[in-house]
Amino acid sequence: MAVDRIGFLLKHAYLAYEALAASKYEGLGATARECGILSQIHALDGLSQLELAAELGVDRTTMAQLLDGLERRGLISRTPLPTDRRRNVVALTPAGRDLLGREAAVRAEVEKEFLSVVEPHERDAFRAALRAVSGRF
Amino acid sequence: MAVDRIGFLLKHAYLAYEALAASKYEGLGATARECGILSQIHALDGLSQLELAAELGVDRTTMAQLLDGLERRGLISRTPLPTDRRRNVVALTPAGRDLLGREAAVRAEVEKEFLSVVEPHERDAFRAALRAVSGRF
DNA sequence: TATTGTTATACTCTATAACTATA
DNA sequence: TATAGTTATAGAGTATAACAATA
Repeated sequence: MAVDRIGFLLKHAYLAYEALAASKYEGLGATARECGILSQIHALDGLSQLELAAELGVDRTTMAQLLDGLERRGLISRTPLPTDRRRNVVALTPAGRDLLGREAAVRAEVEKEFLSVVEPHERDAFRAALRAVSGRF
Repeated sequence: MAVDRIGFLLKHAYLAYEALAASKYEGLGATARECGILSQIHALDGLSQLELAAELGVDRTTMAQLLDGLERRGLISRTPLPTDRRRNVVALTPAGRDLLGREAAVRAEVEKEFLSVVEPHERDAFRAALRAVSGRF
């Protein structure tokens, strides 16, 4: 009975993760996806919107919309680069840094619960395999 | 630099699979997803649309639309069940069976290429982990 | 009344095209 | 002319609500 197609399994694994995360991130102030963006901004400081978009594998128009939401809530700032005023340097605000700090525990709990059905000694290998098949990301 | 969030990795793993499959399934006559539906119809013969939808984890309205496409191309048939004429029994047509047969090699190639970046001795474990985390599917 | 399937509609996510400003 | 960012729009994919047929 079980569907054993990798595409199907990946899709439903992703949907299962999203559903779990959506419930656990409730009330935090940002979705799991938004926190991922904040995290990249934190890790790679000083990137422009376009560079950030490339880093995260999304279109620049999608990036603009995502940043709109984060900026509206005071989590990030956009500052034109003095040497090339076409580029917006994206940075975390104190509120953004604070939220990212509070997210760590939530994410740890989500990942722990999500991976609880995988054999403990297989968890690192599973993560490594995901990294490998997900391309350069 | 690498993003190590499971949600992100799952999403991009899924997108990578879809992109690879889209190119390899070109010209076959059905998408990877549609072949997955044909495959379930083949495996669990005699199911109604609603039962099939539950089996595949989609809404009945989504199922109706997907089956519309498959029926229009002559790959499946819908027959009211004599004992309960509200239910449409879904079955493969000869053309559907034929296409499913031709798909096997394509899917094998896609999965092989997709998993080529995973350590050979980790591939079965990876698939097992995916089955586990993707819930009941 | 409840269920199955259909249709119309709406929502989310994403990208393409056209625009503004800067280079 | 080319690039960064924005905005309007459109296309997938999905679900909710309303409806018809059947139970």
